[in-house]
Amino acid sequence: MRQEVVLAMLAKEPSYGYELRSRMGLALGAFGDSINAGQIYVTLSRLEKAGLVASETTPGLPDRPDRKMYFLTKRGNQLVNEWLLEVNWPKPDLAEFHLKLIAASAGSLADPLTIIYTQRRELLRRLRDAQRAAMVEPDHSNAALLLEGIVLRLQADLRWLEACEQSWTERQATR
Amino acid sequence: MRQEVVLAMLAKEPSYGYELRSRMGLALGAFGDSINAGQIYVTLSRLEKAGLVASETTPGLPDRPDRKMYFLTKRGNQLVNEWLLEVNWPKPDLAEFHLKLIAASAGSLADPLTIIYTQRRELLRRLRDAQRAAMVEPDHSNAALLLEGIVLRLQADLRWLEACEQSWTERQATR
DNA sequence: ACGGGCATGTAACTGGTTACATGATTCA
DNA sequence: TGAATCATGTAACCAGTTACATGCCCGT
Repeated sequence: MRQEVVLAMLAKEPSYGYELRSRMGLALGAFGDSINAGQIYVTLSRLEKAGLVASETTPGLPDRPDRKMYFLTKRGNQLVNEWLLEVNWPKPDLAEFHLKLIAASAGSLADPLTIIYTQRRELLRRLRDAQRAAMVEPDHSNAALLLEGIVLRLQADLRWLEACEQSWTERQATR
Repeated sequence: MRQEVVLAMLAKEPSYGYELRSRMGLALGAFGDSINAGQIYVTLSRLEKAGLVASETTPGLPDRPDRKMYFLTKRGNQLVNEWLLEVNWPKPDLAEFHLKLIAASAGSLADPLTIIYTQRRELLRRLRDAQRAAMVEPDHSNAALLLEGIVLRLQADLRWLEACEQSWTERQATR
């Protein structure tokens, strides 16, 4: 999982790997991301090697394994701060799908419209899931806010798919 | 650059690396992606090693270097076809930004609202750029369609940012 | 003489991802 | 007894990215 994300969570409060993993599950997952367990430890050890975090073994609950608590170093803290202020809004990754359409219409492979419909079905499924999940969440919660963003996006994407469909049916007619 | 993308472009028509690079620049870039020149060759050789493409050296223009034409193998072609039909719509990557806000409001680091404003400024800039670019493009062109998708997305994201702002100003007031 | 376009490549770093391994405890 | 939870880790793979290197031709 993205290093900065781990750093940011540690900035909120120190944790040990196992706990961190479940926190990430809550914060990012929303609904079942199921990240590989070992992954978090890989990331943590890499961060430690880079001097962004440090660790300290502390006893766990009675009759429970010890925990290796991780916390940010000065450099780590500084780096998180920079990351927070950094503008790194993800660039729309639509180009890939767009390319699919072009490739499909060029070669004698799959039909562009089929591709569009397939994607749409999936997006509608996701939209339904997100809206259903939003119902369960209490209003004004963090999760609800995130879900709202997801819904807005999905709706925009669906609208774009409609534009794609129209554009490609026209071309098909002209050809 | 993503292997599948290279494969898809080769599916449209065989190319040599240098040409492929410029084609990608046009198809994906839209406006200045400026990909590292060597990158394409790395990808091509890896694809060749994987048996998805094959190459054949052909003479270039008179007094010009030879070209190494790449074309899809049977397996490559098959794989492209699968990729075309595959549902791989990118999952919304909003979680990362959302986490930023949470981290910012937890620690005594950057202010969430500042973060929101900074991102918004950037998104507005991108929106303006995309709309300006769309003006130049002829209607119903491929590029115009892609730009429409980008605009729709940006608008959705901006609307979400507004929701974030509202949510966070409320919390600030309650605290 | 030199910069820029054409054309191809390689070594190396980085970071995400997986499969696998270990070992203790609790509860059905 | 055996599955589930707690807890940590490692070796290895894969793919994206960069920095760097080569060489020839053309126009100014």
